[in-house]
Amino acid sequence: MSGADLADALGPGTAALHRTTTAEQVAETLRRRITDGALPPGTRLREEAVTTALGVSRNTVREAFRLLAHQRLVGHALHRGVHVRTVSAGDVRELFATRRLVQPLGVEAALRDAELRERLRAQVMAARAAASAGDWTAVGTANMAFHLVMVSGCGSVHVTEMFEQLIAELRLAFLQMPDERALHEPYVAANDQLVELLDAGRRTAAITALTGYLDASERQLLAVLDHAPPPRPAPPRPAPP
Amino acid sequence: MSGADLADALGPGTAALHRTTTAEQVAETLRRRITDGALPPGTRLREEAVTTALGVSRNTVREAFRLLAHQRLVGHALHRGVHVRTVSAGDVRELFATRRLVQPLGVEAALRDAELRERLRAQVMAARAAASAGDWTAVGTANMAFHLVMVSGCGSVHVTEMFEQLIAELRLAFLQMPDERALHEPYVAANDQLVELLDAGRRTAAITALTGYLDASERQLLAVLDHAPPPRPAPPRPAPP
DNA sequence: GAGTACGGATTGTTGAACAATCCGACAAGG
DNA sequence: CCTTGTCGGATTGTTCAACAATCCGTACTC
Repeated sequence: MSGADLADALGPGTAALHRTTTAEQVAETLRRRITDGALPPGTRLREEAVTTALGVSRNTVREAFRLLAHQRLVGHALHRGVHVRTVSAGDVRELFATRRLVQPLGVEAALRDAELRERLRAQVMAARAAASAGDWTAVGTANMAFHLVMVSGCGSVHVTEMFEQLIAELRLAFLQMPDERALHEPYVAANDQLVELLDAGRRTAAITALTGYLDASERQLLAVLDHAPPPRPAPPRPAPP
Repeated sequence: MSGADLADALGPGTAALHRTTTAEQVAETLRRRITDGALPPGTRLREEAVTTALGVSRNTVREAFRLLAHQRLVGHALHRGVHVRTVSAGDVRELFATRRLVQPLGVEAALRDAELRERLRAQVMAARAAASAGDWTAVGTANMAFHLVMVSGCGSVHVTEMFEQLIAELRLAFLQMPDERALHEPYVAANDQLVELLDAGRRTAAITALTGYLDASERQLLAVLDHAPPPRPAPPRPAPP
């Protein structure tokens, strides 16, 4: 078997077995802790704390911080360290302005591509399953996946990547909300209905429905964030001796 | 004057005076060298070389590399170092697929916003000036700025940032082309004509013109890149003693 | 000529050190 | 009371030196 054939047989992804730097691994664990909610927005991340907690060197932790900052999961201030980002009302407005611009492109793709609509239905099913299990965080994840699948259908890796990042930011906003159920449950049926409109080829109705959902979701977030202005990032210091 | 008033008067941006880490400065100088063409695509960047050339530590250089990798100006392979990215024909197709999706959003914005059209005209003037000076690189820069201004008009920082990165990537592709003049000169008049269509409110004609320009530009790039397959990144080693 | 082992070169990671900066506290002054 | 200046601990920014892991060209074997 030639080398090329072997590579074909193994397929992509096999090559990248453990091919990650430790900095990336550190970033990955921190990312999970953040999206879990274990490290809520505003939490300060001291280099030394992460160093001792994960048993890696400080330089590696700093590289991991860079990676997370690049994904906007943490903010970085010179000589002031990194902290889990808090999403402001203004940020939410930016996020939804972008969604209103970009997501119609996904609608166009879904109108053309039946196989894409099939994958959308799969996400609706996943959301429904999570909802009947009462796992509202999973419902939110499935709902976001629904929109991501739709946007990725437009066939631009750049747009898809941007939207992935946007969703990560949005998830941070979700973490700052009190009632997860009210935040995610309504959109399971909404997404289902959207797929039906897409299947029926009702372009205008689909766009209208989508923007309606976006408006509603934005309102929900702003209702909380506008009345709870930027919480001072004031983590308590250890008591002096 | 109250504290709040003072903050208003100073405004945002004043706080960030010289607040940059040295890693960011290193990244900035490398970025300039790359977009200048001083470091052509494919050039390998050894850590030690940059360390001694710029007089900073290796860790700092590595942080700078991360920043550049994040902007896709350099590629990073594990244990294989960093090299200035070479843009393949496939990459160009991706870039233009995205442009065809996103730039119509900018057209809509320009149709609505007269002040935006004014800024577009300014970019056309700049391109014209550079053209009469024979500075084709500057013409290319102004042309790219034209499109960036248009896209930024749609009011999404996410989309604008994505497009900025896209343009940086496109500039890398330009560096791999032989005839800069043929690459940039035609689009000065084209952009001028596009602004006229926008001023006249001829939406459909503007979109058609824009996509036509995109098609032409993509063809030019692919004509070269398709016939000059990925140059093996094989920088000569220093002769062994 | 295909496959394989060696060795230099480069990157990945660590640990310690020092300078620069931030932050809170405390005192002085209006 | 509020503002202003100063001090000291804590944290970050940066450098340096070292070692392990990996890549790559070369030479060697068959």
